[in-house]
Amino acid sequence: MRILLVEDDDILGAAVRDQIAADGHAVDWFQRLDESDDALSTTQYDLILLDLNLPDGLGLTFLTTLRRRGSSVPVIILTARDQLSDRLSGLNAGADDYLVKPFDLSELSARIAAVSRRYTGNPNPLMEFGDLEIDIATKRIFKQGLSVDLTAREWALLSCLLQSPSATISKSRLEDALYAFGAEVESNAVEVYVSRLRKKLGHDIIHTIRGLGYRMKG
Amino acid sequence: MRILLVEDDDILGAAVRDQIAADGHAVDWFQRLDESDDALSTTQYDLILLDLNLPDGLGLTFLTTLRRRGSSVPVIILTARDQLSDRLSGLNAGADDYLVKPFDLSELSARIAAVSRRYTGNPNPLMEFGDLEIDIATKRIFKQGLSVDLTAREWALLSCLLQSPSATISKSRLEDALYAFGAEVESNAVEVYVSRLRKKLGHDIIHTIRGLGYRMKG
DNA sequence: AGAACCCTTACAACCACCTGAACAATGTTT
DNA sequence: AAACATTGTTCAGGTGGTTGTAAGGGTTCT
Repeated sequence: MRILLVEDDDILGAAVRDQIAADGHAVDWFQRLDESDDALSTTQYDLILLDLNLPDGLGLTFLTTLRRRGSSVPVIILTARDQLSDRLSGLNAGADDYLVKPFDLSELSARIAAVSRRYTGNPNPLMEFGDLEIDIATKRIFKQGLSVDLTAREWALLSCLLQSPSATISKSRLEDALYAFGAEVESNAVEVYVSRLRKKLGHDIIHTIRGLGYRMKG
Repeated sequence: MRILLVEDDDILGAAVRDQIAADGHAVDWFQRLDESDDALSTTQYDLILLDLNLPDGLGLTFLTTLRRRGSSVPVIILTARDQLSDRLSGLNAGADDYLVKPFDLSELSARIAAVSRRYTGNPNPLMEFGDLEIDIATKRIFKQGLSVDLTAREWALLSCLLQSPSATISKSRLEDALYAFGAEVESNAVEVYVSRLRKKLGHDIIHTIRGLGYRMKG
């Protein structure tokens, strides 16, 4: 999943970015809105984390124009403002969620998961594929009841496939899930990780569609 | 919109019910879970407001089983518990949002609106041709419910036909869909791929208009 | 009948993919 | 600090599905 982070606080921004990356998502971090505005017009994001602590309430107007343009990308607002009126105006402007600083990073992860669950139309945090049980929330996998450990990259690729389990995911999209967007690499990294996942999870879980991409079994 | 409210507090429940009704939604208010459980099996709700302040954490297990059954109805948790661990377990169990008591009724309205906005975004449009179901977004095809895999070229040709299903597409245009811009081909490639598609999808799906091109059935 | 168009099958060459293994980078223990 | 363990990345050989082409037969129109 590709996430846009708009946050002008160095320390908080870095912490959030690292947390998101640890969850296996690709992050683009902008500290200013004009940058992000440009990026938005050319790039497609799956989720936007928007800091409202910006001069002149630029964050809100940005969100408003975004919605006015017809974008339906999920937006979670991050802000220090705890006033009810702030929350209301944020939600009414088209935000999907509202998180008040200081917040816990694990709650951010959970809310990102909740919003993107809804977005991708897969609300179930517990999934089954044959003899596999996958708990997306706690990142635990059981094969025939036995716990299976994945590395960070392996999980990043798998969770990208799980976002829409019945869809065919192109290789380039999986590449974006592995490497923060824009890091173009000429390699067969995706194939290698698919191979390693199959070794751990079973050879019939991930289905290859030659020339188009991969998708989950079923 | 029909909303299920599970709340055992008389005063709060009444207030919430009135607020929702004032927003123009239909509300069913249950104070106990066994009732709501029965109601759920027979009735379809568009949104669930779930109070977690119930003995033995029944609210959470209810949510978990709801999700495990495959239900994707949006759920907003209402609770007095402000602990991070509570919020995490709620969100991880499949809740869409989490509201801590005491909350303002106007914020509840805003969050209901935010969640249902996301929910009503209709998912992938399915196209039907006889016993065929085609999901363009996920690039999946089902023939009599069974998944059919296409190769890259086959899909390229089919999706070109699907772009204007009722139009007759010329052979040269289909050729352009198969081979990126200007690549000269001296063969009957289009005919071959039409034949291969018919073999996989059925012989009456793609209609031949002699001398003009091809078109989807119907 | 002849011509133009279309359908299907077959086949060799190619290319996407798989996988083992080596190497680099990073983290951890002694 | 050195040795070790884990993870991430790259490379190369092998495999089989995909693909372009051609050939032969069928159908429709003049």
